[in-house]
Amino acid sequence: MQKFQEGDIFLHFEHLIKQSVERLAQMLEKSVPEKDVFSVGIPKERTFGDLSTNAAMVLAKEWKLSPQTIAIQLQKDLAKVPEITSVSVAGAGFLNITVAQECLLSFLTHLLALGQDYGRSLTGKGQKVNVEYVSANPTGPLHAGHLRGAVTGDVLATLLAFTGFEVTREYYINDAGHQIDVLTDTLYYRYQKLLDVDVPEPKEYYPGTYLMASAQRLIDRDGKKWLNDPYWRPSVTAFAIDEMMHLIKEDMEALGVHHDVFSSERALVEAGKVDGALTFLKNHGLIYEGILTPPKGKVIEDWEERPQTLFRSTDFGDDSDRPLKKSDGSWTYFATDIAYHLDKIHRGFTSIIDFWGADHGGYVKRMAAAIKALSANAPVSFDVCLCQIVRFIQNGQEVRMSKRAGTFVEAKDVIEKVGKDAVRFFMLTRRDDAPLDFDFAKVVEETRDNPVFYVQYAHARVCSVLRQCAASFPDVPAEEFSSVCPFRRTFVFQERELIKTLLSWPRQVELAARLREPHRIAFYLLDLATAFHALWTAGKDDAILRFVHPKDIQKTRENMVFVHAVQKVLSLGLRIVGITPVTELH
RNA sequence: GCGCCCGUAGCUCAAUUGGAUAGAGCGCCAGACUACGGAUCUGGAGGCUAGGGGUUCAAAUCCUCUCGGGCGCACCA
Repeated sequence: MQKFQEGDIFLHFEHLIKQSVERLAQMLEKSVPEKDVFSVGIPKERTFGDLSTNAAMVLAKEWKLSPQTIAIQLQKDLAKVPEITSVSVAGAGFLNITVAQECLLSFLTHLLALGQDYGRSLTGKGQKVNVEYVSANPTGPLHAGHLRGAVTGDVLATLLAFTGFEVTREYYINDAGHQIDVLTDTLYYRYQKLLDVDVPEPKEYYPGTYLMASAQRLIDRDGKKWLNDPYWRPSVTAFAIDEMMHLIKEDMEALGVHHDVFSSERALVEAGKVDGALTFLKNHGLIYEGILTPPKGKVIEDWEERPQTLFRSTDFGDDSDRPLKKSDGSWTYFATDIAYHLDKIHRGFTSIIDFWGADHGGYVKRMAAAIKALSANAPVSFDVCLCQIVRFIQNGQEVRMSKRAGTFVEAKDVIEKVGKDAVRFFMLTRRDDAPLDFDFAKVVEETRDNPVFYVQYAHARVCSVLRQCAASFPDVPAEEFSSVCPFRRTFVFQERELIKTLLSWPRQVELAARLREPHRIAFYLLDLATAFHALWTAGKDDAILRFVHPKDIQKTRENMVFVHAVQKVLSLGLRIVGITPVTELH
């Protein structure tokens, strides 16, 4: 079980430093704080060392001693640790550590042995997490705006699974309500038209051509059956939703996005879950009849002051109580959403993560309030990842997306145009709370400026070296080069930097999962590619650094370890973001 | 009017969640690449982190106010 952690050099040194702190505490007759209050990081300046810790500064307050005093004591003690070459005290009391070369090599050994499990952890302890993403309304295919949430949700789910959580990937189908009626009307209208029945077009309808294709399939399946059947509606609705979900699943398939569970709003309502959830709230005195005041500073034409069924969300941090029933007596979306989230709680999730578009920001507080109310005895953590909008740029112009204007970029078009891998990577090149420009020209460009290309190029280059090596030593099995052997010289700067980048992978994974920031993985891969390209080019200036030495197997063996390690981590990282690593360009 | 998100180099973005002299890419300037695979590499210039105040050994990060931008604000989902 401990084995995954063996690859984490930060954990290892945290442990070493903690031992040192304990020895010092005993000597000074002080106590060590329960929590791990100090941290191990990377020094600001590369020349300072490989790792640094703020332990002395943190303990200074606790022990009422100056940071320098503690730092010097720790320095003396740490200097005796075999994994450490040197320790220095700097700045306000930082300890900078230079790690012994053998130690770095031993971590490379761990890395290579762990392979696709490198960076995996048990942090989540098997806790059940529900990640809900995409959840596009089943009224048409996915559009470009759905891509970002789809990718970040998918990658976050992967990261959580990789860090030891039991993850359920979920899609909520909003298959009830007005829009579904409109969908049904549209499909029925197309159906009648295709069968030459002259009917007026519905007041509201979806103009997309995909519904004509669906209408044709309805005819293929059922013929004229529904033309004169007064009870056509339920069947046509069911058919329409199936059709739309089929389109959406095709789009998600093209993106490489998969869900474990598809939850239906309609099924939820029909199973009486809404009544159940609201009864629960009612029994806790959280529902009342009241009158809402209109928002100030915003004019609402047809405001009608009337009593409504309200949830006391202000008791749980919301700004206003929220209505649960519409004026026609049916449930609001919020009411069914409460039921849906209660259902998630009942399914045993201790953590619920929802991916929403930024335009739903105003909805977060009330949902958080509802979850607090629903899980009062056993709090469930709730996170909303609000994905900011993506602007699609073509020929330097923003592509406006508007259903009404008919300029509606379908997700499928974007994927076909630039490829699944480029879409996925690009969606991760920004924190999700920052808007993102998706420039079609840039995404397919083959330059340093295009992160997808740059990372894939690094991987292709790695593979090229592996091929070169195999060709130079046709009789030597590949494993000979993928295991660490004694290193006869001192690492050069680029090698040390590369190793440090390789060894920070587990930490980056952990951070990305914990902070719900999958973009960190994309940035990490760029860093790793940079470090590799740098070492590769250094081989041009200094022949020693060339990876393959056809006449010197020992030198080759020493250098090829880097190549294998980079290959492992790059391909693993790409796999986690759902991208297929390329082994050669073109 | 209220709430949420944001403001970092000319541009596009990072910054190990409170750490050291705030880092990359593009663009600009100066170099290297006679070939393990070609837009790859090495330098340089460029900053009062929108602005004021506060918290502490330490603030881009936390609190507060101001300015500026985005999103949302009964009965759509």
